Amino acid sequence: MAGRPVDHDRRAELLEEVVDYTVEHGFSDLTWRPVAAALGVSTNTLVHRFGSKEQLLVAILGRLRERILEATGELLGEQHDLATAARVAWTRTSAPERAPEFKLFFAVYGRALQAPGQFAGFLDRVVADWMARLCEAQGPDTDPATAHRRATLVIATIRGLLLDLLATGDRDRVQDAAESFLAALESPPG
Amino acid sequence: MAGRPVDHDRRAELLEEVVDYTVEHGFSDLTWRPVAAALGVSTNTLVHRFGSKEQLLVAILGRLRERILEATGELLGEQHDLATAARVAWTRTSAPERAPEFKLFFAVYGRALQAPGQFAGFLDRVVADWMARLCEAQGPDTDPATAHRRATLVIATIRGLLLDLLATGDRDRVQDAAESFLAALESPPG
DNA sequence: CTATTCTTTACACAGTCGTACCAGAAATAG
DNA sequence: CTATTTCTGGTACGACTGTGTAAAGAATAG
Repeated sequence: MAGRPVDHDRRAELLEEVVDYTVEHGFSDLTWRPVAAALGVSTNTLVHRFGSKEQLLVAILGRLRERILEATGELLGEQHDLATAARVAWTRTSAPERAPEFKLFFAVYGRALQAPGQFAGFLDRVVADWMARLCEAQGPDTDPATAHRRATLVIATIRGLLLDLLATGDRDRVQDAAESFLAALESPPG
Repeated sequence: MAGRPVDHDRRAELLEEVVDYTVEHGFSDLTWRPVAAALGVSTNTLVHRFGSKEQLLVAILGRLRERILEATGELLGEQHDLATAARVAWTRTSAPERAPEFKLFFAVYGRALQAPGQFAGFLDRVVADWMARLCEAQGPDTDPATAHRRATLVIATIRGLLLDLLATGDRDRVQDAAESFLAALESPPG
């Protein structure tokens, strides 16, 4: 009793390439065939690994969220204070080379808002992931309510500024606003 | 030389209903036939008025932007100061009955970020509309650079908080953060 | 080698998409 | 009324969608 062994890593390998493709070509018109052609495999290879179109989309946005967290938020909780964490977060998220990734992020975000049942996992974590890290950065002595309020404001401001930057490309103006926000975070007890 | 007169208002009438439908049913899977069925007309009636699918989408997001501006930003420039204008803007945008409209707004926003050529008009105005009004609210004596910086920050914060609110539904936490932001706007020269 | 299991592919199918075409209804001017 | 133009609906067509089925290729154990 034997047979070819199951390749447990194949799905993850394909997923990386699929996410790359999606970052570049967009999320709204994603279909099996063009993706498969770009990866040099058949459509059924993808279907075999991901099950269905909906499961593919869920896998994509799950991996996208992971990537962004790894690249921009992984070490946020280890910063000494909220202002430093916020500055690190903004510097990383506003880096030009991350723009395509965040455009996809907001495309997914918007779609999830209109299909909350399908993408519930994304909406659950999209704020909570950062909230936990930014609360942690404020230390255990901070009043929880205050910590949550500050963290909420930091997440919102960074994402709002990022929306502006990605839409207008006006980096000077947005960076100027970001600096004033970060400076205000650093100077008073906020 | 005669003939049936051109009905110049028909397109606008249909557009209102189409936007209503889109707010309710989402933007990503919008197709002619279900929309036409919901409006009680044939698909060709819609095609006749809007020309093509792409033109329909452009018309939808244009009208959506107008609606939001009418409902939440029309009088912003007439406020006496930025803090008051920001409070009015937040109160209106965060109203529960506007949630579906803003979910569509962010869905369109995200899609526009990934198809900038197609929706260039949306991206051009999505920040500029509010920027003009929020600068106006700061009066003619404010330094332009400062006015732009503050307006950018207000727009970003409100939209970021709205993203959070729509994703998590945690109104208490978001409103708490919004209050602290608005209070900071009101007390010092910021 | 054979047997077994997994992987990948080619093909087919029903359904939906946007849109072009055409005929009839509706509304005007003369 | 007729002539003319617009509006609307029915139908059709090619392209593309997700997915099911079946066969071929690849990798193991004995």
